[in-house]
Amino acid sequence: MYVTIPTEFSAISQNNTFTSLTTKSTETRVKAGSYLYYEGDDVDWLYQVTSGVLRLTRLLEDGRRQVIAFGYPGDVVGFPSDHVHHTDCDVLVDATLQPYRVSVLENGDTDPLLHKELLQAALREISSMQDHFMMLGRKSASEKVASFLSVLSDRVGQNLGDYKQMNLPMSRADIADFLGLTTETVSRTLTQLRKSKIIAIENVHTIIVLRPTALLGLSAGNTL
Amino acid sequence: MYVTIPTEFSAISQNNTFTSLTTKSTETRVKAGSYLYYEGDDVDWLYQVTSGVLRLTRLLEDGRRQVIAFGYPGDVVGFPSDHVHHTDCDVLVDATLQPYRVSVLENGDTDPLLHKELLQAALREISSMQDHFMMLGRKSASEKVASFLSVLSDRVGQNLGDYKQMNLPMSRADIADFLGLTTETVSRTLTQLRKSKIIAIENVHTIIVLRPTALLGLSAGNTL
DNA sequence: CGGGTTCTTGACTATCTTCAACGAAAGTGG
DNA sequence: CCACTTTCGTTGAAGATAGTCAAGAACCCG
Repeated sequence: MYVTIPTEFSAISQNNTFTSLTTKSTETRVKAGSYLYYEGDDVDWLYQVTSGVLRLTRLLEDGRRQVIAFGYPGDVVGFPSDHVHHTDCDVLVDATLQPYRVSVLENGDTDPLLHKELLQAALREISSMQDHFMMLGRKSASEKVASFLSVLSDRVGQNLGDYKQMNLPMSRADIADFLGLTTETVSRTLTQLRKSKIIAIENVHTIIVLRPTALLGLSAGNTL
Repeated sequence: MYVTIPTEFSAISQNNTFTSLTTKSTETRVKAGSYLYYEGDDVDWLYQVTSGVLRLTRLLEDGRRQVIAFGYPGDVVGFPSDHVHHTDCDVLVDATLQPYRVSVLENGDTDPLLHKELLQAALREISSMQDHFMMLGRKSASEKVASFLSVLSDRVGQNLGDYKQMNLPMSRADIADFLGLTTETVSRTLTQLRKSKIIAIENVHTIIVLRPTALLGLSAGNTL
């Protein structure tokens, strides 16, 4: 999951795994805290998230970290470059994954249908990342946090009458490293949103969006 | 071209167009200032840059701009998502392009060899963009500018004895919008680098790297 | 319950942006 | 080809946004 321009949302297959003829392995379960792969590992499998949440990260030698993406149901993670992984990937919330052999992506003959779907997933990935650039490069702290909450509530929020509730399984540090901020700034921005009654913080990891439209406005640059 | 982690450079086909059997159209020439496509356009062609420089941009309604990438020789631009372009693309420096039908990417049957090469290009794109995230989200102004110059000098710099000379065809505003900075900050940072004798500014669009190692160090976080 | 981690908040600081002015470069039209 | 205009780049001063450092509160887990 990246922070994309909200209006561009399309109903892509977020809750079904891809069709496949032969090259689909059985679904696997992974526990929170375990790693799927590390940067530099050879790529054998791609994984489509069925349930749970993954975290893709990159590290700089001096410890600075960038969370590249969160893997939510529907997302495909593990796209290789030169057969090698270029991020670490670990499990934030117990997850079930549908593994696909990377050879299916690299060789169209074995399973043409699945090959096409994986290719489309890769292309969507590129497009989503382009949106995310805009956010990292050009948005303010409050716009970033508002965008993040907006996207997340659209994707995994549960309707609660007029409001939308959502779980934030990741830490404030994860959000900060995803948005290019510090934990303190994320925390302060959330407090600001709470004080202006746009969100309510049920508990640290549960947020209720009280005014979705206001949140969306903020994410596009309206001043708080 | 993205700002990638410098040590990861690999000798990918930057100066040859891909092999192809049938679906390769003739090379086309495009003039500086012309647009290849706009955001929202249907995608019919991918383009591999043979010579010249392209610029891929995205705009926010309020005018804020993000330069997504510069297209240098070897780069492939125009990857679609849902058959639609998600950036604008225009020509910075007169260019020659090798167009490939997007159907070749989307359908592996017509030209399997070319299909594979385009797919690999898309996967490299994803990996490069991941690196670029780190830069946008976690690097300081001087690290960003140093990274940018470092990558560019590696890719298109001309050896000049111990030094490397390179052309910056893009404006300061382009560099700023690429790195998530303002033109003023880019300008000031370049002046700083000049005053500390790491680069020389031959003229506004020509820069000589006097101390490549120092520049690389800066890009990784060494203080000026 | 206790110890460690995570989150929040405050005070202060640094970095980058904004606003403004000026000079250099590039484009335009006579 | 030169004068004029406009755009682009650099620099300075002031201000704002986000970062740093520090302390206490809340939360989590055994």
